[in-house]
Amino acid sequence: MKKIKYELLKNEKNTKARLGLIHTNYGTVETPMFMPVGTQATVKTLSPEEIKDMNCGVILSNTYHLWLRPGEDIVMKAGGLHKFMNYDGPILTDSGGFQVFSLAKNKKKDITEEGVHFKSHLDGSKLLLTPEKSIEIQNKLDSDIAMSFDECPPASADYNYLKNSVERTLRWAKRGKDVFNNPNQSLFGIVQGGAYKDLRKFSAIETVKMDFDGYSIGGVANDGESKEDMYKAIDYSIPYLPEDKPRYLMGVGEPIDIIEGVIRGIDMFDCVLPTRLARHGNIFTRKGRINIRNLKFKEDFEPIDGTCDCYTCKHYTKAYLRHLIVANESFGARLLSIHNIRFLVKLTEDLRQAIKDDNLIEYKEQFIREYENK
RNA sequence: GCAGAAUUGGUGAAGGGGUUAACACGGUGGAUUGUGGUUCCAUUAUGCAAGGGUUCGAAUCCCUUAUUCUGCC
Repeated sequence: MKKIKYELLKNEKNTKARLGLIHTNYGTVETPMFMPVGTQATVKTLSPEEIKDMNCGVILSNTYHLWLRPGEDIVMKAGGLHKFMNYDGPILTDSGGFQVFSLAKNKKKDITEEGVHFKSHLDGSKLLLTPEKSIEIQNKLDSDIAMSFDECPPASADYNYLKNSVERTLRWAKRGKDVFNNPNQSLFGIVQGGAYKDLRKFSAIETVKMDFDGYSIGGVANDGESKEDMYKAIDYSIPYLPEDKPRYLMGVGEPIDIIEGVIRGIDMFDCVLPTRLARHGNIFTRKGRINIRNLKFKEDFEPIDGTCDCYTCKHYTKAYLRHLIVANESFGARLLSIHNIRFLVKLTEDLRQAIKDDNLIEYKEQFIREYENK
């Protein structure tokens, strides 16, 4: 097998949610799924074994970061990303579009038809990332799934800005696809268009015409975007995406957003939240988010969640975890990362079961009651 | 016993008569959605050893006491 293959198993009765499998060269994974982010060829603080123990289907890595350091040629010489980082599960690489977008200081001047001009965050050198370059790098990294290089607009962008970025993203998608040449790798297209119905529809239809191996919904969960706009972006895109290809909501996210995404027909999610929050002492629990630094946990010798099956909850108390985070010990970040990722992965396992049982709406309502009440 | 110097929050300290006592660390909350991992934001001394005085106004000047340090007999 060369490309990934999506296998639809079931549509949930009351929603647009679907159950599926993605077959890859590194194993078959179940969807809907959550993918932890390992920007620099590592999920920060975690080993590949720990990631596998959490039952993660896929992990992300990042084109921009690996391009700058250590360089895609090093990864290629190592035998590709899987060998380089000793991870034998499926890997998805983001195109670098999001990073470069946030590094481009002057959007009008720095984002050109050719690509995006920006300064390296490492040494300030002036660089240009183009659709072709992003795909070439990803071909060399040899991830299982590569992403098209898109123009990621700010949440505050107006209609005209979004219209232009949709059209440019289509041109960039084609340019990337034309140079794409790794037969073992799959390529996803990205739908843009903000919260506008006609733009999302146009973007989805035109992207699908190019026949990608999967489709992403991009431009969501950016700085200050409302949840309503995020849900609109999904609702306006999904009807035009083919049933036999996976759908990926980029950068999401919070437990509630994952549930809402699944209900709307999303198969794949990724987010930095579980690991970033972990490093700062924030923890997902069924009863809402908690900050382990809080004084009230100083003498709390219970696990975060007695019903959680993660390594952290099985072996450590809140008082100890609080101590580690307060003392800035890296083991604390690791233990909380394990819990937070496992929490989101377990959430998707629950959602898959709810799809099997045709009771997704009930599951959502129950989850929200617990999560928001405390 | 005499003389001199010092005493500012949990910590290190700035300020040498002008109103809300700088800054840093620490403490306590909060933020974080295709990761520029140790970040950001808010808050934290109604009070400057204690008491009294001068002054429109005192952490800043004066007096007494306490404590600490340094010299001398």
